[in-house]
Amino acid sequence: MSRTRIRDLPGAAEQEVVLKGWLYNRRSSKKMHFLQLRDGSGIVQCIVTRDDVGEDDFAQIGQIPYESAIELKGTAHADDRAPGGVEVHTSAVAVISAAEDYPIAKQDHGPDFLLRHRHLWLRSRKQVALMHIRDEVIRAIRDSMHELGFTCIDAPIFTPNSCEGTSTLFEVDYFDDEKAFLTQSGQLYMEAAAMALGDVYCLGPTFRAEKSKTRRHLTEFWMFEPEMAFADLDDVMDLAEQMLTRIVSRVLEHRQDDLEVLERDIEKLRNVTAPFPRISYSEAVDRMNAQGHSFEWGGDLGAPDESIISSWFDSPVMVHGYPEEVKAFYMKRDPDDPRIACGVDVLAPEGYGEIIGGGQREDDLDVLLARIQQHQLSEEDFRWYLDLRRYGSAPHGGFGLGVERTVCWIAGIEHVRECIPFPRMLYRIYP
RNA sequence: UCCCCGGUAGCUCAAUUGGCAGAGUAGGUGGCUGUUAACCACUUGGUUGUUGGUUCGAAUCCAACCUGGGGAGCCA
Repeated sequence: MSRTRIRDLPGAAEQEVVLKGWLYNRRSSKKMHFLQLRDGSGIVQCIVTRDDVGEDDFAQIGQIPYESAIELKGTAHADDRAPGGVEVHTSAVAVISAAEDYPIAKQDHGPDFLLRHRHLWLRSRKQVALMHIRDEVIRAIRDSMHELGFTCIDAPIFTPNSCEGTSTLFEVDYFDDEKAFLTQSGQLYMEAAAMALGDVYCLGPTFRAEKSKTRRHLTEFWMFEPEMAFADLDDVMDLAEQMLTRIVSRVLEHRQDDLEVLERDIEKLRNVTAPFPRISYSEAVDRMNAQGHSFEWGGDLGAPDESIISSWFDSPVMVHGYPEEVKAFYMKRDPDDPRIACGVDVLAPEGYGEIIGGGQREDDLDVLLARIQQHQLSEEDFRWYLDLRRYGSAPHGGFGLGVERTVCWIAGIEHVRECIPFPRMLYRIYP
């Protein structure tokens, strides 16, 4: 008899089924056990009565430790008293592997304990729901990119130098005397790919050796980076807006159950509809000053400033046109105002902060050369990158979207560390 | 790197002014005719992060170190 997944039980009413899973919880009285069985596809209540299985088996089933792997035979029945509306009347239970005392209880735990038990924490209900949502976000990205005609181009993980020359990188030994670094962005390679295939993207891990200790930072995180040839800043903002609305509506459509497990306020997600507000850096600075938050034009927006700006709106907000001094060397300057860079940051609502950063890239060889010298970067290191401006340079742009930050916002989670299966953070690399 | 907060039972926490180290939960035993974080009774469980200092007396005060959390900077 073939095994039934718990998620398929509503379609198997009054049928005999075999379930395989782990004992999640149990409540017992003298003649009945209520077993909560989970198998990754769902959780179901299984009824065991002393009359059905006999005295000995009944006592034995009452002793099975939590999280033991078991095989259970029974009949599915619709029942309003059961959580989920379906329960299984059990005829036999076989223990596949008895568990030792399970460390994670049905009570609150601190973050340190949970992170040290991440391999087991992943089994809990909310974490399963969160991984479903992460999976849905990534699939929404890939499917949308495919529908929009973009080609997936994987960027290398080992790189010979910094992409921006600013962030701290993880250094590793390459062969012989060479040094290599773990990538902090695939963008420069996507620019090369865009000149080959037009519309491209990458989606993969990226590494920052910054000693950041906040709920928004991971040492290793996943980034989605689309890049488009023959595109300007407006095209980049249009794509960012379209991708975020597609991702959110897809999660709302397919993962409502998981959002409910996480007790997410779904109405807030329904506010995420195009068009998103677009506000220039200068407008944002003026408005902050008008509200009494004094801010001098020319500085970069800090996290508290971003919170103020995003609090003005219910949906993500796009802040564009930053002072060029605070942005990377490759960002194109506004042709109408050389003090301004054609960059955009997207700030998520509800205080989740920056989830996207991007913009139009500098496509003029001489300007780029001057910028590399000004930032004291090695021209030799960027020779291949400069080649892109020598052979048919075209206006182009794109952005980077932080996958975990996006999942964190959509799922309404406190900290990005829960939004990746095995988080790597400052001083935390176990398990 | 800097600023703030914490570390007490397996886990989550309490302990008044410096005066006998305690609950809940998990584990164990027993009870209970449909439980919903089941419930009820009993019960095992301690080098109070480490080292040193002050004191008649330190979980409590002081110093250093270890370790965790939040934030700044940096960014997605």
